[in-house]
Amino acid sequence: MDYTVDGKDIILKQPDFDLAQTLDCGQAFRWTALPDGSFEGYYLDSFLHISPESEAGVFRLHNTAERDLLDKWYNYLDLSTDYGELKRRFSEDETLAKACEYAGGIRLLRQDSWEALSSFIISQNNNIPRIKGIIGRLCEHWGGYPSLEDLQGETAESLGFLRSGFRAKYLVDAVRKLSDGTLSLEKIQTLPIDEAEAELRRIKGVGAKVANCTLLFGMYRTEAFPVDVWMKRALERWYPNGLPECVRGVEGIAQQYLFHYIRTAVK
DNA sequence: TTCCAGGCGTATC
DNA sequence: GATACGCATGGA
Repeated sequence: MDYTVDGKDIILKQPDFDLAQTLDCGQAFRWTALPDGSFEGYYLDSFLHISPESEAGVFRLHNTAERDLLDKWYNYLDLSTDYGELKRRFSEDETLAKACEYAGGIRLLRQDSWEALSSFIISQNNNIPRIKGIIGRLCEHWGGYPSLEDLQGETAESLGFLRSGFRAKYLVDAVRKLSDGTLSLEKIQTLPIDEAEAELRRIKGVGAKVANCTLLFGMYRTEAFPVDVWMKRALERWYPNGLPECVRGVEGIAQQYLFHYIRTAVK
């Protein structure tokens, strides 16, 4: 990692990183684009305002202590991973080569497991602006993203203010099973991928897609491969006989490039 | 107005 | 095991 401290800010040199492609691509829902091209948002309770500097691949983390970069953002922004190397691997495949060329600044965020699980429960059969709206009301109500403890005792009725529709009862079931010891996210993190998915699917409203999003975005299980309506189209169109070998072990990261590519570049 | 959205539970065969 | 349908809400 290459950075310098500039007063209260940190200047970060980071190739293979684009703010919009990473923070506004449907993997996280608590980032806001500002008119000047910067973004502000949260990891757990930590706030970050980050903006691009004039020089490509250089970013300013506003009012950020060096300790916070090392303890939080280094991990969250997955700065230990060499995406240049990943993209070289992916480029063995013709379609992935185009997808990586099209949006080379995508990174996988290492999000909190509970936030990812609950966010993707809310995401089902829903569009990204409305997902952000529901999560915005959730965070506004609790003064930050609510923990499992915060949500104890909530019911589908008491969560009506979220206007999350039929998903509220799924959130309630997730809170209950994670609070009464039926399930443990800490334990699920350590399980083989198939068992981890099966455990998550014991929650009502958690199927293959939401489980894989939780594993990928909330537990950094890069082999998890969420298939939504967009990825179904991508698979039918480009990979009718399965994924190429070059993505093995990091299918989920390849998925991010393909998702963004088919959703925004291909008509 | 109708269609659709980073799906899933349930009924039915 | 596969397939069809309903589900809350609101933006396009």
